Amino acid sequence: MLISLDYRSGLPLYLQIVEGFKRLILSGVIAENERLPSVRELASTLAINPNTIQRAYRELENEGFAGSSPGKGIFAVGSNSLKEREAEIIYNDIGKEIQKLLDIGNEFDDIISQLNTRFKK
Amino acid sequence: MLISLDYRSGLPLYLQIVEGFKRLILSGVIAENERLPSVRELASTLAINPNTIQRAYRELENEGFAGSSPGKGIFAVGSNSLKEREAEIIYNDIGKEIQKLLDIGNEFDDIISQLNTRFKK
Amino acid sequence: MLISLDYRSGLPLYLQIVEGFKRLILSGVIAENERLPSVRELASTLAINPNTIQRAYRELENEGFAGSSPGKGIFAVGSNSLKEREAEIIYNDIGKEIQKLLDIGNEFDDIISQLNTRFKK
Amino acid sequence: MLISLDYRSGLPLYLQIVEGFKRLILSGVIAENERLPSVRELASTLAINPNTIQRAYRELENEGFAGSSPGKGIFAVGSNSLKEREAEIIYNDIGKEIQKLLDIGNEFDDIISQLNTRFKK
DNA sequence: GTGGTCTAGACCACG
DNA sequence: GTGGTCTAGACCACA
Repeated sequence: MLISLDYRSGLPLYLQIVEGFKRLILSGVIAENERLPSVRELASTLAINPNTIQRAYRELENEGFAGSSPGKGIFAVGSNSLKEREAEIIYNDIGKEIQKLLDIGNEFDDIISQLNTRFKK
Repeated sequence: MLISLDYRSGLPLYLQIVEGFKRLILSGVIAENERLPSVRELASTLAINPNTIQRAYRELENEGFAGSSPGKGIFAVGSNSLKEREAEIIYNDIGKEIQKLLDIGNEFDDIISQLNTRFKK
Repeated sequence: MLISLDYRSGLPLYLQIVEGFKRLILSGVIAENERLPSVRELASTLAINPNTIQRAYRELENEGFAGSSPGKGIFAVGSNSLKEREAEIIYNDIGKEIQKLLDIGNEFDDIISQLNTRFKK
Repeated sequence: MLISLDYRSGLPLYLQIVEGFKRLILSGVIAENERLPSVRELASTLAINPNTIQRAYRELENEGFAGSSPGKGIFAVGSNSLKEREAEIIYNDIGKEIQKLLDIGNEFDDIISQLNTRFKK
């Protein structure tokens, strides 16, 4: 199963599905122009309401990760055009977190060295 | 006014209040053992229901930012004991964001240099 | 009825509900990922206000005994992951009680033998 | 200062005072028939309302830890007669905690050996 | 239907 | 006066 749901996460199911497909598309697991599972098929395998899948797909379209062709299905957009925009969003989020660390008295250089220590493989 | 509310942010009012006091306590604007505004007083100045304030204060207690004495008031915990724990939470959040960047093909060193370029004053 | 209320105990109703569900989850009566009664349903069967149930469920979430999915319900966390943490809390409480006994002049070994006499089946 | 108050503990101030004197009396720091500080004196040193002291002293009398002589003051009862009763209460509390540990699957002998490991000096 | 937030107003114990 | 609990009822997003 490519998408997993957590009923206890607090995150709405449709957003969990959206996040799952975003990751699959951005990482290339789902290739450009590849067809996503049909609404009914995915609803069945995930054992949830088709409306929820429908809503997730609508969101993926709105965010530009997929495009639908009525009667034919919904298809993934190529990842290259999306990666840059997604990275921009993430850097923005990290900026907010760094600001919080600065607010409570940390130095920027110390933060960077902490990140190196903690997350560099 | 120490706390400001944004009715259009989507963030629940009680969480906006929690976040506001967290910042005030962590930054030392509210000193250790200083009394927070009373439930009714803050409800009045913010023009919202006392229950919403109550809920925010309860959340601050749960997260260890304040402690209450029924009949006396609610009092701030010292910021020093809280800063380290808070920083840990923030670093953890940044770690997740960095992981997303790595997942879409960025190199760790490039991420760090981006952070330096974007956020170093 | 899984949960019973005592209106004369002095313990707030929402905490009685929390304690009740904690015991049911820790003892495995409520299995992992099992759905708890809906807020409105439980409010109806216990004949109390839905807000009180809501508050109890929120507390269960805060303490890690359950997690919710808006629109779906609230679901129990597995007991195995909780038992160890819960035991730690209880041992800590017992430690405080033992300290009181030591303070009033009892010997540790005498305390242990008292416990054996009183509580060993 | 023999009695210390914590405005953030959630425990009512009058009970904190009661607990403080109980410990002082049980441990013998306050001797039999020793006079407790006057209401006004203690209220002044603790910087709290005299009514709160009054209430604490009433509670100490009710629980048999002190006796008042109108116009003369309030005096500690001898600790020997109290220790046994207090120990009984504490053993009862520990019994409840042990029951919780049994309920979540621990063996009695394991609990005892845990207590030995954790709390034996 | 579900959980989550907010308001309004009552009542309680504590100080 | 203070914080804490509970009820009643409304409205929202989610499934």
